[in-house]
This record gives sequence, C-alpha cells and structure tokens, in this order.
Amino acid sequence: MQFATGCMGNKLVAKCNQSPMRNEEPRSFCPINMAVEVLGDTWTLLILRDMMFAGKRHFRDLLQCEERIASNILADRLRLLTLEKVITKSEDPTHKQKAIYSLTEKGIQLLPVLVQIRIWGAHHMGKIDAVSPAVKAFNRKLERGGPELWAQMMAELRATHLGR
Amino acid sequence: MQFATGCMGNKLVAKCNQSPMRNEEPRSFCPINMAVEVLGDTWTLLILRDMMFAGKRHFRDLLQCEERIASNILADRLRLLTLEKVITKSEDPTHKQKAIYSLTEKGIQLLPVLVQIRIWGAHHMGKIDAVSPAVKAFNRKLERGGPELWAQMMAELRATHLGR
DNA sequence: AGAACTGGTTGCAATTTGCAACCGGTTGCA
DNA sequence: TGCAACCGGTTGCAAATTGCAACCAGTTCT
Repeated sequence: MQFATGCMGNKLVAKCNQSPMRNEEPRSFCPINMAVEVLGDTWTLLILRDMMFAGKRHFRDLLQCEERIASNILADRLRLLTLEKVITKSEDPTHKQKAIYSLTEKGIQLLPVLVQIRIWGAHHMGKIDAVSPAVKAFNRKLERGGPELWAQMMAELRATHLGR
Repeated sequence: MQFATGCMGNKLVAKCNQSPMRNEEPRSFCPINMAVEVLGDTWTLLILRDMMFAGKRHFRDLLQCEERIASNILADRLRLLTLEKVITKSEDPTHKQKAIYSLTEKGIQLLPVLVQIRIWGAHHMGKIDAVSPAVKAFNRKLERGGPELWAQMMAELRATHLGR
C-alpha cells in the first residue's frame, strides 16, 4: 500500500466499474494489437492528450475535460495506465490528499502517436470554424515540424514529468 | 440501395449489434477526440491494420484475423468505417457475392497513425520472442524509414485501393 | 467552525460486446 | 445436375462495460 490517501477501508477491494485486471493473455502478440489493448477505448487517449498537451496531472483537472469523463471511468483508466506503466502516481508534497500523475518514458513515447492522430483528425474530421486560430496554428506547426519537433516536445515532457 | 447482394429482405433494418448511427454530435470538436470517436475501440484499428499491412479486402479474410473478431462486430465496424468514409465498399467483378473493401484517401492517411502505434507497441509491449524475424526486421525498417517511407507505402496503397 | 476541495467509490440502468447458430444466394466441382 | 463449400452478413441472448448521479471521508482554506 504505497499511497493510502483518502477514504474507504483499504481492503484491496476492486470490483465496481473496472476493466479486467489485465491478467489475461493478450489476444495476440502483434505489436499493434498489444498497443490497442492498452489504448483502444474512448477515453484513454483523451486522458493522455490532456496530460501531454494541457499539462493536466491531477484527478480533478482530468475530470474537467471537455468531453466530460465520468469519475469512475477516469479512476479506472488511471489505474490501468498505471498498471501498464504508462503513467505513475505519486503524492503531491503541497497537499496531503493530492495525487500527481506523471508520464513515464513509455508514456512520453506515445507522443508521436498522439501527434499523428491529431494531424489526421484535424485534416479529416475537423470542423474548420470550431477550432481557435491558435489551435489551428499549432496543428500546422505539428505537421511541418516532423520528428525533430516531436523529439523536442518529448524532451520537455521528460523535464516536467521525469524531472530530468 | 447500391449493393443489394446477399440475403435478408432489404428493408433498411438495422437494429442488432450496432453502434449508434453516428448522427450524434461529437463529444467535442477537438481533432484528437473526433479521431478517437472513429478509431477508439478494440477492433477498428485492427481491421485497418489488416487492410493496410496484410492486404485483406474481403469480409471473410478480415474475419480470419488472429484476434478472432466476431462477424457481427466486423460487419458493424465496416459499416461505421464506410459511413465515415475511411473505406468504401464495392462489388467484386469476379464474384457476384463478394464485396471488396477499399481504403479511401482519408483511410490511407491513417497509415502514419498505424505505423506510430506499431512502433510504440513493438518497443514497449513486444514480447521479443513472440515475433518472427521478418516482422522484427520490418519494424526496424519502419522506425528508420520515417516520413519518406510512409509516403512510399501510402503511394502503394493508393495504387491498389484507388487504382491510381 | 464551516465551506469548499481532494481523489475517488457505489449502485443501478442503459449500452455494447462476444458467442454461436443460422440464413439465403452464389460458385466450383463431379 | 446436384451438392458442398463459400459468400457477406443477421439474429437472439448472456455477459461485460459504460454512464450517471449521488455520496464519502479526509484535508485545506477562510
């Protein structure tokens, strides 16, 4: 029990609203499939988006996402991402009850995936007038930037999430 | 009714085992979210994987994927992907009952997304000994290849799927 | 002291998934 | 010609997952 903040008798209970404990065999060992088994749902990538692009690292912040994720789903996804070592959870020194979620190196290396998804989405799904000029400009930058830009962004994430 | 092959009185019935007709508003207009609303489930990306990397274009072929997708789910996802214009469906001239699924330009431009997912999966989820040397070699090639390689692969897909 | 904020949990209804059986038409082969 | 195998699915049902809204016990702010 490394982080026994908060409520509820800490009885290792974990039944409600939770995806399987991820003990099961993967459906196959294809790398794409293994990745999809972690990322392939409606919320996980949005959580990572908010951590990467919006700098959100607290439960309450992540809960405020534009798409209105439910708190039980968020809790479950954070648990799974932690289990998969895409993120880690630690205490916030400034507030006994606050948890800080950080990207691991594994998580940071998802940035190119997110970037490509964003480029594709902006290109093919984007309602032009529904996005602010600033966002549009950043999309263009991402498209032009290429691997070097991603590397730079990943370096920044390493600085803030891994303290390097 | 453009393609009335097969069975069932064509009564436009569509109730069982189907995701919503996708008439609903998106949860938000964020490009990543809009993309995730199309791609964010456990099967869609695997179908696209098989179309892109394994050249599968028939229902029966796609049904044979390693992960054993159920036929009703496959039918539903193909319907959604068609609705989203990621793929198209057409008749096979050699066989009245065969449908050919083709990637659209929108679908082909998902290749970089799939490639990044594959790279990440191979890097971070891969059981080293569970993958053939040929696949491993191709993974390395993808990693080194960069945007130029993707462009080349996309050109090949255009040739076979769009007949250009 | 009380209000507001912290990271969640709980129960329940509604939706989605997965399974297995099945369907009617088409095609290849003997 | 006849029949088996193949074609793209559909159907009904049980099980799992999602979404909602209320709630909780500590902690911090005022």
